[in-house]
Formats: sequence, C-alpha cells, structure tokens
Amino acid sequence: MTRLRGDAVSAARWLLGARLVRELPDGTRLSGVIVETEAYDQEDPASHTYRGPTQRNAAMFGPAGHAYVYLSYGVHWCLNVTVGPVGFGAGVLLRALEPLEGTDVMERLRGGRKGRLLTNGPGKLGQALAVTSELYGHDLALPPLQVAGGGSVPEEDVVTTTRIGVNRGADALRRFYVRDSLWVSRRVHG
DNA sequence: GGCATGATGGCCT
DNA sequence: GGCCATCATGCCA
Repeated sequence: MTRLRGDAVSAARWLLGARLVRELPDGTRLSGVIVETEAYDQEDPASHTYRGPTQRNAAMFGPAGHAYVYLSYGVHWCLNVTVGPVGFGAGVLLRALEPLEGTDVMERLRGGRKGRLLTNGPGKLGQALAVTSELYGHDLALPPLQVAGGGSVPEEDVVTTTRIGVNRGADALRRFYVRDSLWVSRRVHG
C-alpha cells in the first residue's frame, strides 16, 4: 500500500480493483472488489479536511492506509482510506463494491436487499460490511478490515467523472469507476 | 449552549 | 423526480 502515500487522485485510481475484506466477530468473511472511489484532500473545499485538523477528521492526518469512518446525514456510515504522508489530510471515499464472499450475510445486513442494491453507494457499502465508528482509524493492513491488491485496473478501463453529492468543488474530476462494472452507484456523468 | 449543515438512501408520487 | 429522516460535527454567539 505504498501507493497510498502519494496524492489522493492517484490513490483513488489505484484502489480500483483492490479487494476489501471484512471479518465479522463471529468469523464470517465478507469481501468484494472496489469498483468506485472518490478523492479528497486538504486543498479541496469538498473535503472534511479542508479547514484543517479536527477531532473528527484526525485519521486523515494520520498514517496512510487507515480507515476514516464518518456518519453521513446522521444515518449512513461511510468508509474512506487515508492517503499521503502524516499531516497530509487526504483520503479516498469507497463508494461501491462488487461483492465476492458472504453475499448472503451482506443481504441480511442490508435488510434483505439483493444484487446491486447491496453495495452501490457509500452508505450501502458501509452497511453491507458492518462498518461503524468502531473501525475508526483501523489499520487496513490488518483484520478485521483489510484492503489488498490495487493497481489492477488498466488505465483505459477507468472512467473519470465529477463527484456525487458535493456542492463545493463540484466540477473537480475526482470520481473514478470501473467502466464496465455493473456495481457502480451510477454511470456516465454525476 | 445553540443551530445549520451534509462525501446519502429509501420510499412515495 | 422529490422529499425527508436523523445526528455528529463544527462554527458561531
């Protein structure tokens, strides 16, 4: 994961195709392939780190390759991978996953929803993998939540678009997804 | 101490 | 396509 020590955009592209593996307390193994990401860094007005370090965003100012978890709209837990040298204040939001293992358990965690509805959105992904604030700051090289691989999607298969749901910095091309994946939150241009 | 504000999702029309 | 639940955070008073 040395690649995560660079800039957020490179990290976001690199994370496409990486595998995300979650182990539940009962030993159940859930996993999938990351197919959609967004890049955020301190120079970006849409980033939680834009106004400098706070208690909430501290993980993004820590070492790369750790989890930055936050509650969105008071409802949804969203998972980011921290990026850059210590003090950099950057991260990559994981927005969608192609499920591989434990889809039956993911369905249960998602209230019976199936197929693409399982993980095609950051809040859905968080719920499907039982991500909560317990994993805040967790080292993603270790169980129970790991990122492995990355850099496996060829340049020509990566689509670059504007991000979803942001107001400031709305025209920045910082969302990336795997072109032919059926598992992304939405295609074309956000 | 109070209040406006989301890196969203689900349900309703 | 539109509405709104729900709450931690952060900025302001």
